[in-house]
Amino acid sequence: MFYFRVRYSSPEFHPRRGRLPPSSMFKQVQGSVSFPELESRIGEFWRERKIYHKSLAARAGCEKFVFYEGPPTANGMPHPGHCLTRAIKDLFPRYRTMRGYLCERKAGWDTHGLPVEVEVCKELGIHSKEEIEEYGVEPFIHKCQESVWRYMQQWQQVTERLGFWIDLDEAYVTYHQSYVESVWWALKSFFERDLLYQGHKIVWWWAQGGTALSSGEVGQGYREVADPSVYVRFPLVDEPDTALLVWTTTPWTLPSNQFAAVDADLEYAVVRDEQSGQQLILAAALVESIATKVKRELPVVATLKGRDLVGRRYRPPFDYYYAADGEKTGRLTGGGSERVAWRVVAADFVTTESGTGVVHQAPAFGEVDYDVLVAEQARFVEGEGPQLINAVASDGTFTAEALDYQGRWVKEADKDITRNLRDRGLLYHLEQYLHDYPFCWRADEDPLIQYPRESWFIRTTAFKEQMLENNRQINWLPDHIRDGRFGNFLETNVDWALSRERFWGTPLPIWVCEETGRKEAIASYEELLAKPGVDGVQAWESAKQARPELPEDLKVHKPYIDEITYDSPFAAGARMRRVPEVIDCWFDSGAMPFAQWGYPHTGESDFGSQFPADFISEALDQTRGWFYSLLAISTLLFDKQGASDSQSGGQAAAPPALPHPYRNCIVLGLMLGEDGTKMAKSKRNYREPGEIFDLHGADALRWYFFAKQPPWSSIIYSEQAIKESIPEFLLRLWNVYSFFVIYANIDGFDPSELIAGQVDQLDSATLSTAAGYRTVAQRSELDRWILSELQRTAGVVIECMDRYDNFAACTAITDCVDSLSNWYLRRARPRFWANDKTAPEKLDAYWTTYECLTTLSKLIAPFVPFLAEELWQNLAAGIFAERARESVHLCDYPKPNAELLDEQLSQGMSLGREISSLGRAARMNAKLKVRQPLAKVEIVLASDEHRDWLESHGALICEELNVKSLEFTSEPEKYIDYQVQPDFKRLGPRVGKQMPAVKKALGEADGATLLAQLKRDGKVELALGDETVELSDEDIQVRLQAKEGWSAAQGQQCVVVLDTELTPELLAEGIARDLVRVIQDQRKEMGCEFTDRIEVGIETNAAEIRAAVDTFLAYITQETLAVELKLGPLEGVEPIEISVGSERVRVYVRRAAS
RNA sequence: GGGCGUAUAGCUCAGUUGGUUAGAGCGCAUCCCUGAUAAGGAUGAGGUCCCUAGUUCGAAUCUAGGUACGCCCA
Repeated sequence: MFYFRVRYSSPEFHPRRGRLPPSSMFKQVQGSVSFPELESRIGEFWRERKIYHKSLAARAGCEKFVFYEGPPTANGMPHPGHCLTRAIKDLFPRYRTMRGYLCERKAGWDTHGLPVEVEVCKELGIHSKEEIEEYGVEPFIHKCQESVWRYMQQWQQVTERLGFWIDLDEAYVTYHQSYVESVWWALKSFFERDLLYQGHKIVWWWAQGGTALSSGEVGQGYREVADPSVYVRFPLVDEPDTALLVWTTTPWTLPSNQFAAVDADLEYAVVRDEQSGQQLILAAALVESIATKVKRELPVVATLKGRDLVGRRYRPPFDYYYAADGEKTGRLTGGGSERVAWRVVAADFVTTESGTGVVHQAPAFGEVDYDVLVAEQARFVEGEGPQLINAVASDGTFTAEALDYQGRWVKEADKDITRNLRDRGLLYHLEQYLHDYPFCWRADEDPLIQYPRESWFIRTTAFKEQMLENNRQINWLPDHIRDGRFGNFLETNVDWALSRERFWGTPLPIWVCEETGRKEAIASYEELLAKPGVDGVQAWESAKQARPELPEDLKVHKPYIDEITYDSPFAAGARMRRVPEVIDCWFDSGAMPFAQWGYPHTGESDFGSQFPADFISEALDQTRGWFYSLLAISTLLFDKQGASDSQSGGQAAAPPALPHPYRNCIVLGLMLGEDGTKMAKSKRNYREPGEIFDLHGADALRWYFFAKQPPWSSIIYSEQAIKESIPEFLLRLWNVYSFFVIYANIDGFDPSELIAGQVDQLDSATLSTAAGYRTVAQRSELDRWILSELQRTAGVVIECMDRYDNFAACTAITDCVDSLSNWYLRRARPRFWANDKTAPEKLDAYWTTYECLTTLSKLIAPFVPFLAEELWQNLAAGIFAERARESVHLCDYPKPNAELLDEQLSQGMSLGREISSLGRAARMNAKLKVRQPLAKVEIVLASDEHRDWLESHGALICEELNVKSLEFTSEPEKYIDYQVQPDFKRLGPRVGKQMPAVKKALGEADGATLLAQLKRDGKVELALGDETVELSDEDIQVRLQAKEGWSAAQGQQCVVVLDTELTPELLAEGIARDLVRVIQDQRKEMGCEFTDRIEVGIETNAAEIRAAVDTFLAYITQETLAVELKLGPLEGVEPIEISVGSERVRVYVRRAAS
């Protein structure tokens, strides 16, 4: 039988011209779609109809899915990296909403901090703190507050254009009074529980400018310089001829020496310096290199462990402090007493990579040194341990304590100090040392020094175990974050240095008594105003009077808040004044779970129902930022110790269940520019989000984010890849949709006429009430198959999305769309073309496709919300009007219907598709195009599991492969070899080392014989040396290998062999089909209507072609709508020259007179 | 210097508790289809699974060491 197309005969229809019946029910679908244009239309629709708010309203009272927005800062432009974050933040809330949860999405803005100040400084052309003060803190703060909103509009645009549904109107803002007061409340709670304290922090200090630099600023200023490298003797008190050998590159820190540190486990040597007769103690491993440096022998007298040195006392190189306190002792907490300073201590940072293995400790000028001091202080009874020694003033000059150098800039004093040491015989060796050292980025001649500053700390270390336990309960994606980066960070937790000596930030709400120094924390502005004798409110009031447009929120900021004082409760007549600091803005963002509601001053019920978050997501760089600040604040505030403390009030009676404040956290990879380096405007290695939206659309960008990689792998921005997601997915689905709409309109397939009453969200139950709708069981196998695939996909997607795996979910969706487009629709096409508009098979095809498309529209809605909406609007809302849900985003997410799942069918079809594919491969190899019919294919199956199914589907395969018959060969040995292999996974544990022998034996045996034996006896025995191994059917795997000499292709489960013999009949049919194609092409070329009749002339000398035309005359004329076909030229017509086989043929085509 | 991560086809990336023929998309090549048509489809070529050593009957996968890159912290 030939395969004849059934022609569609509607005279009005011409897809290319788009001439359609005037009363089409589905909106006509354009061939070339502009997604950006479509998206802006859909965006407008959402806005007008308030779909987002309706989606929330529809879930009122439902179980909550809590989402927290990590506040971005709006004083920089949004870039593609922000789009990724916002896309992921949109995906899961949308998904959960469709799954029946109520997911409120409150936006937020991070508005405080140094970056804002720097922006303003740039604008004003100033940089130092002094310059800000000169300019005036008040106008400076005003500028900061204005600057915060600089790119607000761009942010709102990007957010909306991306389809990120979030409530921007209700956004929390970190500088707002209610927010600040929530933060104050938390800090007051900490203060009253002794978790907020003042201490020293060693910072990189710009002495000339009188300010600390952030690590980012310090990092910019490193350059290589030569510093003195001095080796100094610290003589032991009880053994003056023996000295510790100590190394430093900062001689100016020696007057402030307090300890010498050694590694307890390291081996130390006592060496004799022959020249002086004195003994030195240094790391044994370094003796040789030091000896080389000083160019003399240093024989080892004795060795000892570092721990043996611990506690030994020495004389520091300068007496400034030692003279008074050298003999001072303090009581230890563990009993007994000890000298407070100038003795050897153990420390784990001591290395033998440089220096001497004995490290000079000046806790004022080094962070690790300072830690040593703190550890030492902890050993003593409070107040009796060592106090910080610091002979340097904050301007970088020596104080009166270092009398000899008083007033001198420390770096400049290095030389004199070195000379002094040499004069007193304490300098053992001096050299120059090249290393990287930081300088101030604003004054590059000024070296920075490490310097202690008073700072406020939060005692996070007291809650380390609780934080670790909390962290263990969080579902991190990827999971290595928990025990890796984040877990390690918590393990090495240090107290949070909270305060900043800056201007634009949440003021630290601590007031100090000017008499006694005693402190109080304040939790709200109201509380402050209620204090006795309060004064200073006028500063704000007069500012507000002068500029009424100033937002009220500024009154809780510097400088106004600093003006407010009140009577001290600690000393009669004394006043309470605020400390000058503001706080780290990370504390602001970490406080958002409660501060976004103004809790506990307001919003108690909101906070109660929106804590903790089910889901948050930010990029990897937030590990030590937001992820930490959220966890730390929540743990300290709400965990057992916190909750049991009733002083601060407002806290929940019982501590919340772990984890809090977030349960699931997707840690996004960083987004790099097109060239694989960090995105930077200056490098132009990325495109502005706005441009991407205009060129490719938001759905394309979203699909690229969701479907191309797991979200935590770092993404190299690729415009090409964004573009590619259009044909790969969006357009493929669009084509199916467009195909359906075109034909449905032609055939007048109007679901809205076929279903009565409410259709709501068009689920299967509703569809089944339609006129002409047959149950799935009644429909063809192909229909049952695609509906089964659809159910399976829905199941997989739900399973993936519930575990936050968008990547795998997208893969499943892509596969489903591929099945629909490239198998279902292709196979079902003839049914769409069928003449009889009421044929049940035809209606089945429509209902099946319709159900697939409407279901897919819901499935893809969280991922590509615009396209999904477009489908829904045209396929459902457009025709049903009020009878269907207004938007796809108001629908429930499709749940798989187990009754429609047909695993057997799915596998059979998969094998059928594989056979078709193998058949095409075999044709390629034999250079036989599909248009050439062949007599038969033979199929060899590895197992008979699906044989029955395949036998009953011979026609399908024949059609796909354009062959006349299909056979399951009775003599497979003719075409193939069997390769028998052990099932390694099964046999591995059983035969172990015998495995290679088993493999060899099976490989060498004759496959066919072995299989026959297995079939007969149910087992085979292999002799391996003296042992035999018995193998059952399941212990082996059979592979088929096509023999040489056949046009065959092999797959996993079967081999397909082509019969390549071409009879004259087959050849003639092939020729006829070739000619039809050429004529059809020419029709199209000439712009023929589908109904136009033509005349055809075929001129050739080849007898077989003339014969083929003769034999298939009816077929050719019918296919091409030719009224006349003659062998010979048509006068006045340009011929098309083609080759058929080795023959030249001229084909003439012209429109027939109507 | 420390911590964490990454390394698989020309490019971007998958790869289940270790199982013996390592996959996808893009690109490339060849071809098919031509009533979804400025679309669509098939097939193919392309691999030292970063290197070295080890564990194992068996390693892309586990271990150790190294190399390169990225991020965070010093």
